Amino acid sequence: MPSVSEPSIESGISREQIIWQVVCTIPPGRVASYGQIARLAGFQGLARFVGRTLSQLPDGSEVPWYRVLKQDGRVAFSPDSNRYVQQCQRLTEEGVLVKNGRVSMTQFRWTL
DNA sequence: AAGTTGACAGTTA
DNA sequence: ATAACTGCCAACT
Repeated sequence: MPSVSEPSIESGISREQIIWQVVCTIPPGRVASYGQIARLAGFQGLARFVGRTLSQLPDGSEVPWYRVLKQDGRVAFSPDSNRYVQQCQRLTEEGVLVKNGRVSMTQFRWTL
């Protein structure tokens, strides 16, 4: 589903880009939650907006969207979906332990 | 203009 | 640790 909102007039940079930028700073082998990204991007409380924004990413994007999970460490997709499988796989490739679509946040959560 | 949706989160049990 | 419930807010109908 397409459509990306207009760039903000002041900055010239869309909120989407800011979020993507933050996501790109997540180190390999670590994960973050939607809410965490929202905070770091300066949009505290807009976790859902982050999710919606990541959904706008084109396939094959460089943005490591797969390092973003729910606060409880679960993958946000339905277990039967294609994206779910892909996310688990890419995380595993990076050395993040994914057990039943779930990651131990206490172990892999990215902290500044 | 008003109601619905969603790649969420905090609190409570 | 899991689950149910409630609050959230921009984007989309």
